[in-house]
Amino acid sequence: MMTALGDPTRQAILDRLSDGPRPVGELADGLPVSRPAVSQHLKVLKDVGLVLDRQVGTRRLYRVDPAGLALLRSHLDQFWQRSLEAFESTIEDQEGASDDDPAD
Amino acid sequence: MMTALGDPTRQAILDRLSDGPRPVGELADGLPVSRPAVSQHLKVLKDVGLVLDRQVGTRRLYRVDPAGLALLRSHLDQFWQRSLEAFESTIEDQEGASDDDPAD
DNA sequence: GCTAGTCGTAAGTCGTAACTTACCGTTCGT
DNA sequence: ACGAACGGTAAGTTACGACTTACGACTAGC
Repeated sequence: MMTALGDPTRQAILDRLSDGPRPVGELADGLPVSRPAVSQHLKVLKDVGLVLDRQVGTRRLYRVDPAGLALLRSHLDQFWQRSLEAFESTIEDQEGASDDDPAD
Repeated sequence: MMTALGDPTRQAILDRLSDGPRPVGELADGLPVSRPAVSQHLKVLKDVGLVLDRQVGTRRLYRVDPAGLALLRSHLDQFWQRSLEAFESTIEDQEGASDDDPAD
C-alpha cells in the first residue's frame, strides 16, 4: 500500500481524485502520460484498496476509498506512536540515568 | 518524501528505527541486503528529512526524525480532509438534488 | 445492427534505481 | 603508531516497473 504510493504519477492521480470522482480520460488529460498508463496505475491503486470504481454509462468513475485512506492513516499513526515512545526512552537513557525529572 | 517511502527495504529500515536508534551494521544484519545498500537507503531517507544521524565513537547512529514524520502526517491529514469533503459533496449531488434527508 | 466513444489488456521497449563488490577514510584501542 | 572495526562512496550489473502503441470489449445513441 505504501509501496503503491511511491510512484509520483499515482500520487498525482490520487491527488486529483481527492477533489472528487473522475473518469479515466479526464484524469489522463491532466497528466503527462497516456490513458492506458493511467488505467494501469488505477488498477494498482484499486488492488491495494486505495480507490473504488463504478461504471456509469460508457465511462468508469474512480474515487478515493475512505476505508483505504483510514488504514493508511492508522498505520502511520502506529508508526508515529512507536517513534515517539522510542524517542522519549532515548532521552531517559541519556539524561535520566540519575534522575526522574530532569528539568533542563 | 512519499516517493522515498515507496521502497520496501526503506520501509523496513524505518520500521526498525521506529523502535529506537540503530547503527548501520545492526540494521543490515536484520535485513536481506548488504550493508552498503542500507547506507544508500539511509542517505535517501536522510535527504528527504525522515531520519537523523549522529556519530558516536566508531559508529553512526540513525534515528527517525520526528519533524519529518510530522510533515508526512500533516500531508496525509490534508489529503484526508479533502477526500472527505469531496465525498460528502458527492453524496449531496447524488441524493440531495431533491431532498435534504433522504432516509433510504 | 452500426457507429462512435470510453476503457481495459497484451506485448514490447526503455530508463532507472536497487543491489553487489571493491576501495578508502575515520575512529578507537593497545 | 599500528591494526581493527565501522561506515560512506564509486563503479558496474541487473531486474523491475513505468510507459507506449495496438487491439478488443462494452455501452449508448441513431
